[in-house]
Amino acid sequence: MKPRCCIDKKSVANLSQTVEFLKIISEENRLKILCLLRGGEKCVCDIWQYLGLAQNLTSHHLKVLKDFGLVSSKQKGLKVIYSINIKVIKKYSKLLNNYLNSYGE
Amino acid sequence: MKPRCCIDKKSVANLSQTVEFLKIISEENRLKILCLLRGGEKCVCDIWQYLGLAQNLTSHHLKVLKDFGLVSSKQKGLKVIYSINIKVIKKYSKLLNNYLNSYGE
DNA sequence: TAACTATATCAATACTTATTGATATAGTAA
DNA sequence: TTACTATATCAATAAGTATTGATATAGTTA
Repeated sequence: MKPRCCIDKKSVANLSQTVEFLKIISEENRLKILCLLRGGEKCVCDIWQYLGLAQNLTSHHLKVLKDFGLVSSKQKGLKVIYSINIKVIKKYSKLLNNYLNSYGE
Repeated sequence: MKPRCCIDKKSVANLSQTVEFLKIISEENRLKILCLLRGGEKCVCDIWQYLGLAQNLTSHHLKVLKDFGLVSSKQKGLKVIYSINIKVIKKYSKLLNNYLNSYGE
């Protein structure tokens, strides 16, 4: 009756990690950024201009995404190019799917 | 280069819906409740006692989940029994997977 | 009816976090 | 060097929301 997800240490840890991931991507601008980066790497100015955000706000959200490992950055001249970390996203997607899929059976 | 998800009306609407869903489930107690209800329908007192939450707080989170359609409730004597709406969850899972899957392709 | 149990609601507070404005840093070019 | 561009950081504020305490409501049982 009591599902494992709320009992043993590993399950609790997974739930915590999943919630952290969800908090990161449950912000509209951040999800848009991830969405935008799916089309290929972009510099910060491309991102904020395209999304209509303030430059510093964009930097802030990129930092949140980067700190969590969802994106990476590299300097290229004056610009900083951000790209998406597919593997990391897949990892958390998988964790999340433990909570969203496999109902019933 | 510019992904559809940030341009046309339908994509913007999908993103908004997805973010709303994410905000609902990105709260630890709510995700735990969903997790718990996967094991079968439960009354409120079972839920708050099992999760160690205050009764009113549990009611609050259940209301949030219910208002969004993720769970349903029915009265059974003194108790109110909550159950999970698998179809709704699947619907939003699908929406979400548009953002988390199919990278690179 | 009255007393009791289970749940919901309301107001206030606490907490987190998004946003803004100002400024700093780093790279580039003259 | 100075001037310029792109990005990051910091402090302050604003906005949203989780939590708590008190109370109300609904169903049950005596």
